[in-house]
Amino acid sequence: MYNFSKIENKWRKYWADHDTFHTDVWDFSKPKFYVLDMFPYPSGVGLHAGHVEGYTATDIVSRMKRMQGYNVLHPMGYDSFGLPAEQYAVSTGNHPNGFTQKNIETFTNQLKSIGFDYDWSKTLQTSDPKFYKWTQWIFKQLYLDGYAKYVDMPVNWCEELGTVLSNDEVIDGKSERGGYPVVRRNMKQWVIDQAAFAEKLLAGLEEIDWPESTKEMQRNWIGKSVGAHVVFKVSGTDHEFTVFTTRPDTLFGATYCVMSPEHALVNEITTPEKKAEVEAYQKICATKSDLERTELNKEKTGVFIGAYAINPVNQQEIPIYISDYVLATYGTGAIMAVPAHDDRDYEFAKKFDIPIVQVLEEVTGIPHENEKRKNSIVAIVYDKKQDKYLTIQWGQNGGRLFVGGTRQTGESAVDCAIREIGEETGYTDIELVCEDFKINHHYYAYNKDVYFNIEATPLLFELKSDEKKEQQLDEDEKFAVEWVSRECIESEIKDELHAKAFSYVMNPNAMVGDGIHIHSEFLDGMNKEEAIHAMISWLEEHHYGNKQVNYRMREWIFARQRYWGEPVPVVYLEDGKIHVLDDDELPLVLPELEDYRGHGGKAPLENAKEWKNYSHNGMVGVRETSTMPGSAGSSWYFLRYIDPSNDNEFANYELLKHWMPVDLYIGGPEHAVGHLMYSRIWNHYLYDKGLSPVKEPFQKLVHQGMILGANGIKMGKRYPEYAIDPLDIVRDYGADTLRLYEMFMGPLEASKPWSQQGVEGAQKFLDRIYRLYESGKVQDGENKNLEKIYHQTVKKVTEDFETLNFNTAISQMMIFVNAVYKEDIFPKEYAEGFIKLLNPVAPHIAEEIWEMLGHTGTMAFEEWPTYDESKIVEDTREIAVQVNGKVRATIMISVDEDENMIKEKAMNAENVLRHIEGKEIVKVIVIKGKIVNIVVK
RNA sequence: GCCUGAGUGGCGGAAUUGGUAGACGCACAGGACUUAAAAUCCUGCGAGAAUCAACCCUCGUGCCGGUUCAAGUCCGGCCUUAGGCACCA
Repeated sequence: MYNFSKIENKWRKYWADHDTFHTDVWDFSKPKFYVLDMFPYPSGVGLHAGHVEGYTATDIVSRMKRMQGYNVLHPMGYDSFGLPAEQYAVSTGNHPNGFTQKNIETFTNQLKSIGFDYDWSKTLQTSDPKFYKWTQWIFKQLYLDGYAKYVDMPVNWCEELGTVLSNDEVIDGKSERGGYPVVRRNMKQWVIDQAAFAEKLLAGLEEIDWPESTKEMQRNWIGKSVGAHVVFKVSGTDHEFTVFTTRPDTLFGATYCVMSPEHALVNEITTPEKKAEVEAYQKICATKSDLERTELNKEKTGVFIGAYAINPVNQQEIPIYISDYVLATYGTGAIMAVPAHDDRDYEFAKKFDIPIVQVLEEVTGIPHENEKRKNSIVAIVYDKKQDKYLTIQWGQNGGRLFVGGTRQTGESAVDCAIREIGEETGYTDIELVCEDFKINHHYYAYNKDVYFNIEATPLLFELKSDEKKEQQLDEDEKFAVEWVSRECIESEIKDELHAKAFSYVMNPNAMVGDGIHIHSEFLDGMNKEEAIHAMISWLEEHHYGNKQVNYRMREWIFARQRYWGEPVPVVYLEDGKIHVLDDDELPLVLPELEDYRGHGGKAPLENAKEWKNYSHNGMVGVRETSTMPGSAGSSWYFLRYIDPSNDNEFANYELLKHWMPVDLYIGGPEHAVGHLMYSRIWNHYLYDKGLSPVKEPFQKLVHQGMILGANGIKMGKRYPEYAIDPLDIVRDYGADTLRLYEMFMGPLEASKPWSQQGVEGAQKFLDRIYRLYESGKVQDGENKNLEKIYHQTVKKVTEDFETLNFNTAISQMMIFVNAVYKEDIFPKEYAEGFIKLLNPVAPHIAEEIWEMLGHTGTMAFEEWPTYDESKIVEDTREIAVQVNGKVRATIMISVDEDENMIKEKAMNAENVLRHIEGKEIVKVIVIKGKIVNIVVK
């Protein structure tokens, strides 16, 4: 009888008593394997089902690798600084550490009850002064090397939380925690210049085995864009300003400039008569929170400041506006606006009625030698009353088209369109709705035997009345004038130019794609890429600008007005200088407080009057009272696990060199840009300094999916009634069942709903295994019937564990057990091999069965089973025979069977004969070992 | 709007990367064991037409189209959904 609780208690005790999973990090005799879980914040709620999923995955790999002869490092610790403990301290007046330690104890006991093979002698807590001494020390190095800076800058300020937040802690203008409004405010801040690492971070992504989606998110977060700086002079003044653009090729199309309302030059160049208006607008923007700014996204706002800029390429004077669609914090805080080729500028120009100048034409059709050039139009007429469009049906001579025609010398596109509509259809009472961007089209005219390259203007008219005049048609023009629906146009108008013209006028917006340049002097005829290079050269040559790279990534604000975090080890001296603490002053320990609240937006540490005042070696000053953000400790903890009790350095370099990088890192996708970016930054920094041996800390990263409630809804705060407490499952079904079930639910990375019946199924499987080993079928000897499936199982399970496809590995184990149930003899060799395969998933029952098989002690270091490929290869095989792609029969073939023999067999299979009878055999396709397909007519 | 994934029976999910769709599990149904139930073991289980029954036939991987001897898998266009980004010039 499978008594899970007895077995599990027994083996948990055994592992603890024998220090089974202690890792000797100095043992370099075996290959190393460092497998890591993202360490949890020890919340009062304790372990949830999602933790168990990720931790079981690493546990399986860890246990398998150990059996495969690796020296495995699989540690666990706690990210123990954080808001809940602080809130507890605020409301009770007790030190947050007590609360934290209690939660950590609960967490540790829960983790142990699930049987994870962590080496608890290497655990760590980020809130432990022994640990944060080194967090402070690394910060100090960042400061000394100029990466950590104290600067005045706009920050995300949350009044309710009384602290500054980083960009990733702000969601839609609200705080990530609590959802309180966040406003922008200027403050002196400690920041880390992460953009300095941007290129290294981008390059590093190429070398690591991470989910592509996570890499992509990081790339977007870094937000590299290559472009140019362009200098504009302000007309009639000595002032000039620089803009950043990724599209210097469109400079000839710049029809205005925009500065952010905060731009330093605005107040100097605004004309006196515009002053009041400009200041009013600036005021509105300054008081807007981020939330309001995003809400106001839909409608562009702005003010003309009265000044003009001079476009360096053509000396044209263009107006300067201010608008909050230009951000002060990105680029230079000023832009050149090219409404024809930028969506935002287009929108703004439409609203403020600013000229739109096209300098790039989309190209359609295929170019040819000796083309004749001409200008033409595509005129679309819309009749609102019947919701139909005017088309011309040319039948064989071109299908359905809109009205088209060639512009005569001196004739405008609109005039040409009106003329052509009148001549071809007779309609005269029409009104122009829009004239869209020109298209550069190549085509061949069959009737004239000429290749054309035309510049075609799409126009949209609305029909006002049915008023008509006589059509004026040439002899050869035979067509029908038809009003058709939009659907009809979309399916019947095949001509590339006309279809494109229709989509242009139906959805008028900026032309942002590639094409060829026009009205751009030395750029004319070039495509986007060529023109960008040409323009940058021109700018550099004429000293009007240069190539420039910008990053969206901002400075990482590295201070919070909170108590429960690492104190920033810095003192402001009386002479105004900044003193970073000497090494022997570290750790700078958090003082006990009477009151853990911050008052009036000030940090709680302001309450520590004595602690705050600094006097040392003749220096007098006050300490920084803000603390580091939550992500500080987690940005390097993976290095500390390797040498967690070292008091002389954060970790011994020789050990780091042996153990880094982390071979497998598993954790939730919510850390894709936060923790995983910060860790890479710190590690890159330490690498540059020669303190970390590898550039990239996490060689392979996998995100576990979310475990949903049984109804498919996210568990957690909103629906506590659907929450599953994994400890209940351990109590009622056992830890092995919990582990097995969570691994069998589906792919590790997918979100999956919980199923109580599924848990019972998992337990049934373990029970079935247990009974099998009790049954007496396990005997010395052989059973040929099981040979193939045993070797298949070893192969499949080994490979699937390696690639983290646990669900299919377990499925294979079930298939194997089902097969053994049909046999009378279960050879001991297979019985032992199989239990080794089971061990990583369900270690307690595996250890117990291992003992039942006559062994003493743990199986944790037993050798992982091997398989013999030759035993897996089948000598005969069933393959399908298809007739015209449909399976009609299966035949047995031997591996080395001759192709003609296979054909012969296939053609004579009973059901195949029925399907090919009386038909002509076109061909027979034989794919060795896979399939036969007979094609008949 | 943009960038990533995903969409397969009643359900969770398989499918060697283009080669017998639905492995394995759950649920359900039938049978065996039992005085009986539970547990266990065995069998069946995508939909449909037809048949005493078996073979067999048609349809079927979100939708429409394409490539191919062959498409869940590749290509084009949509729809739905999850996550991320969102005036970044």
